[in-house]
Amino acid sequence: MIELPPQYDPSAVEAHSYQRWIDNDAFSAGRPDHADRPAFSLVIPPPNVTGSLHMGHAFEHALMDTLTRRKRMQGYDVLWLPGMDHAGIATQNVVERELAKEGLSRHDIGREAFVERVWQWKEEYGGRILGQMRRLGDGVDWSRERFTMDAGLTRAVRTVFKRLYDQDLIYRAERIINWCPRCRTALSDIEVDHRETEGELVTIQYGPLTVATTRVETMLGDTAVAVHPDDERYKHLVGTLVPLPLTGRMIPVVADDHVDPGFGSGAVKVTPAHDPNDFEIGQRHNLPSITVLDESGVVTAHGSFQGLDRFEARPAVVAALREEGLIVKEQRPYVHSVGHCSRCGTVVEPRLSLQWFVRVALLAKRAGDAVRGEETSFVPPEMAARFFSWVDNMHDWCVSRQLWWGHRIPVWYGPGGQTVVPGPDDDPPSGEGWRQDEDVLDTWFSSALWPASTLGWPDHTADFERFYPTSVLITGYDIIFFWVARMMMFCSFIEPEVPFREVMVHGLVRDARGKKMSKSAGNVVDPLELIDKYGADALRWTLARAANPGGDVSLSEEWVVGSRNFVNKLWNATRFALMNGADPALALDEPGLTHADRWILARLSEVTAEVSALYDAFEFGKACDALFHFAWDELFDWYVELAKVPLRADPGDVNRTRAVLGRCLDTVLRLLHPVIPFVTDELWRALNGLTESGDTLALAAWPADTARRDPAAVAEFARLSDLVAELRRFRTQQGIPSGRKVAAVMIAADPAGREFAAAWSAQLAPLADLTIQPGEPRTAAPDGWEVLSAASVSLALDLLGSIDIEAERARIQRGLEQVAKEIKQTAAKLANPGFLAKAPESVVTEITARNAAAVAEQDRLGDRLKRLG
RNA sequence: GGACGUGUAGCUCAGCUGGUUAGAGCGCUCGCUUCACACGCGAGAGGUCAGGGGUUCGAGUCCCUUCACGUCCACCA
Repeated sequence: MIELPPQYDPSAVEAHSYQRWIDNDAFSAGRPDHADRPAFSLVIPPPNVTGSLHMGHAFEHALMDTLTRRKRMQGYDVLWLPGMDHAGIATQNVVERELAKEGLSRHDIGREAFVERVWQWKEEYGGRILGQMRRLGDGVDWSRERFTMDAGLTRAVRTVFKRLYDQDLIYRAERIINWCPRCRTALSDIEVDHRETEGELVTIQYGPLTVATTRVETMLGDTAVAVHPDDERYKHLVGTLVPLPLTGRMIPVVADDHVDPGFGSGAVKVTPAHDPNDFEIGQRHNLPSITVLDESGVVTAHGSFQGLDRFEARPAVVAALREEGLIVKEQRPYVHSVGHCSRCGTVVEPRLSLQWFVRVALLAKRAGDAVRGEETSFVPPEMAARFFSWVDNMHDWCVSRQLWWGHRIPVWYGPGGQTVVPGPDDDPPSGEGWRQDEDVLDTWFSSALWPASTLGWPDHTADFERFYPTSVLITGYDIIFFWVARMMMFCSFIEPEVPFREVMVHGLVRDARGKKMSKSAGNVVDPLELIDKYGADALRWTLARAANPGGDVSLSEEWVVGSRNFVNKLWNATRFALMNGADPALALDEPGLTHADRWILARLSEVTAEVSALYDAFEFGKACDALFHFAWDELFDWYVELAKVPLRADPGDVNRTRAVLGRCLDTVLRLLHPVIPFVTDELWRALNGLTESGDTLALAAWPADTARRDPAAVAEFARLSDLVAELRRFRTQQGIPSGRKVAAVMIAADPAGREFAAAWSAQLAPLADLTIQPGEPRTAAPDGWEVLSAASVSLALDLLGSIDIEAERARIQRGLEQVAKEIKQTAAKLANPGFLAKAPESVVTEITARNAAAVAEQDRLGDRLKRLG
């Protein structure tokens, strides 16, 4: 046995605990000696290499670790696969900023050197993330760590690209895409954040028509004006030409259904090169597209405007139009929704350009069908709606990015205009005039393959066969669109099976007032700081206890303090048990068990069953709550206090109690281990005398005893705790100092009560700080004695003099009022024919019993009031 | 403009298919250094379950409506 200090010090335990797990191979999946175990797998949502883990990661990892640790204890061959995402645009931006500090741009050093630089960055910061995962206690299989730019994953990307290309599911086309003029790359629809922004709405005269726009500078690229075909006001103008101001050009008036005749003047300027709707209109009417902004958002032509940034050009064009008297109206400010780059916040410019697109219709249909057909289910089920709203309405996915960091598009163009997509193992075409596409793929392209590619796909490796499809995916609702939907699309395209059976969706971590954590709000909390201060277990417990399926969690340091206190309580309760020789290895002396023993063992069994069911349902918060109350209230506050008597009695009592306490604590530590692995492992090893060995709770079995029921013992205990509560209340309200012993007689009026009194009288005394004397059955308490309970067992106290009569009378009065209310309520129900006719039998029985109890209580209180005089 | 969600104790949240006196953690008040723990022990205060209407013998729980807040989606010039 080892000496435990009176306070738990996480820093003294955590580092070597983690190392012990590693040394024990606790997290290794697919071990030959585990071949007969069922497989359970999940992949980590790969964090971006750009940063460090934030509180959202800590939360998500706590859930994943809790789930996998429990499955491991249940006897599964568990794979939790770790890894990171290359995070194309995000990482490139970060490294570009680093370069900028040296006064360099990526163009100064060139593509090859730049990519080399990003790899260096990845080595440095990726390592930091892995260290943070160890601090959190993540039980991942380090031997299977993956990165989205690994050779194997690159091969998977090229394989799927080739397949998509061969089946005409990926194509290159000139389309309007979201363009970030700062990142100078295309973005997919969901990489654009729409925000309400103050701008201006300017109405301009185009010959006989007026048109309105919020982006005046784009008028330089107008190639038509559109009106609705049924709009009587303009029917006569369709097919005619109107002058385009400032340019000297004449543009046609076309009729198109897209135009809303009720909005503004009912006439719309058409700029096919700079607006998605206008592009569509242009396609329908064979209009030319005139690009007037370059890739940085600078005006490319048109005399005096040339070289102006779009935001400089805007007022300049307005001024020029005003000078010509062609401004009809200027509305400023005009609040409307404007797209911003989700990476850098720059206003996105719709822009015509040549890009690669995934044709999503068939893929998205298959993804939606898989969820509708319950091949994959969402927890909670409401979250599937988010998924459907995306896959059912998806536009083709622009997958090319004008970046350097990422999977380069595996397409080669020949001197004669050929396009070749070689297979992953084929040599690309070489020779004069051949060149590879300059662009890279959207970072989500490789993430979409993650559950398959990390297991060896396209090869059907042993890992793939054993662990695909993965069992569960745990992720936040904010990336269902980005990631979950795309994994479903790609993985169920490349394999007959969906990538995961269940998707457990969690919420966001918010601050103590429920506000989203953000750098700008200054309310972000660093998980590592909290771990340094309170330990990883305290942080994990705080997060897990607040986790309801799909729900956000609030976090503040105060909550973590509370968790630290719970961990410390656990520590001290185990210290107490060890000091008193508690030992899980001692056999239970079933016939010798006391009421208290039978009660706590029955509760232990119930809680084991309850907690198991809650974990199965991903109800981590409720599982923690059940464990918290069982451990602290029932086991530590009640049973441990009750145990102090037998632990100081004869050897038989001592041994029996040591066995029960040892078993309870051992089980509770097992049940808690998935959430708070460090402290439970340390205590469990001490409790089981394993301090010299390398054994660990991480490899111990999940408790299986869920069948022990003992309603009689549970009811007995409830009676005891009621009695004690009443005695304590009496003492407090009478102001009796804790040092002062009060003599009491336990009176039992019937045989059942006598049995109860015999069983509990010795236990009761220390709990209520009483001196208990055995009592003879009486019908009433003697004069000067106070009867405190109306149960078949009563306690009479010898108050030894002073008692505050007025206070006691007031207390009884209050009690009478409450009881009267209760009687009124229950009697009303019982007098109600509708209630008696329609309420279930059990409810009627209950109300009847409550009514009877209340009436008896009323009598008793009345008696006491009389006796007080 | 659509859609979804939320509104329960001072704060953050539980309350399943309607049926005990609506719960927890933290905070607050009072009393305790009781030999595992003051990161503790004991006793308390605090809620007309956002407002209104309806269904029902009975509603925090179901329906309608108003108000407030939140999130996601959206090509309205």
